[in-house]
Amino acid sequence: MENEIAAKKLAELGHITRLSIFRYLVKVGDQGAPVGQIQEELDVPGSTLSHHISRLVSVGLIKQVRESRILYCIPQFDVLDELVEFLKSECCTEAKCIR
Amino acid sequence: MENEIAAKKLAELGHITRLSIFRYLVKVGDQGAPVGQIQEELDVPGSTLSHHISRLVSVGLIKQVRESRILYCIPQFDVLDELVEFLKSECCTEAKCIR
DNA sequence: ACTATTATTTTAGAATTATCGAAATATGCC
DNA sequence: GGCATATTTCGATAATTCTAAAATAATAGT
Repeated sequence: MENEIAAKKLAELGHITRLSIFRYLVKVGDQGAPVGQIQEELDVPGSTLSHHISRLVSVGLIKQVRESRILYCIPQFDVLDELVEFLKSECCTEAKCIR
Repeated sequence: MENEIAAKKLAELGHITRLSIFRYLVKVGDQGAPVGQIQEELDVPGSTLSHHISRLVSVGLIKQVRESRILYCIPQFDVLDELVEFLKSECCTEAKCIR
């Protein structure tokens, strides 16, 4: 069950546009960036961008905060950390290797 | 590592069956596991399993080594590490936050 | 050579996902 | 209200991926 949730998050990161969005937000940091700014950066149609952002939001990798007309997208570093952690959890529990 | 390559790797991990395969191999460690053993563990049809394994191999997350009739699948921890590293590289380079 | 075991490739239909223009919605300003 | 800006929803088409049966390949034992 946990597997399923992690797979979903990884799948969302596993698309060139969405990965670009996320990496841009990682670059920008905690303050996040407006949708419009991401659009300028990546040069994709608004409708396409909106679709991908909402998918990232749906798995919690991004949060959105509205400030009047501008919608900020904020990367959720803790969710990313948890995901990365998950990939290596139980590492070698069935073996005698040391990693 | 380029965005596109990283996205591909993430996409391969972003499928429940493939993530289960990979996590099982992570659990087993460097010695790897035969395809047949993975099949027993996950209970998926051989053709389906083979398809997913070959995708993981295609992005380098798994390597295969044949020992007579048995084909061992070995997780490539270094590729995983590189991928994880990539996700956080350039973190906050455009901001003044400290992460 | 024949048979059993292990794993891959081929194939084809079903299911999901991607793209983007156009229309719609939300918000703030005058 | 009327207008501008910011973003989403809709809808239709295109493209990709998933699944698994059937066929094929490689190896080893008898």
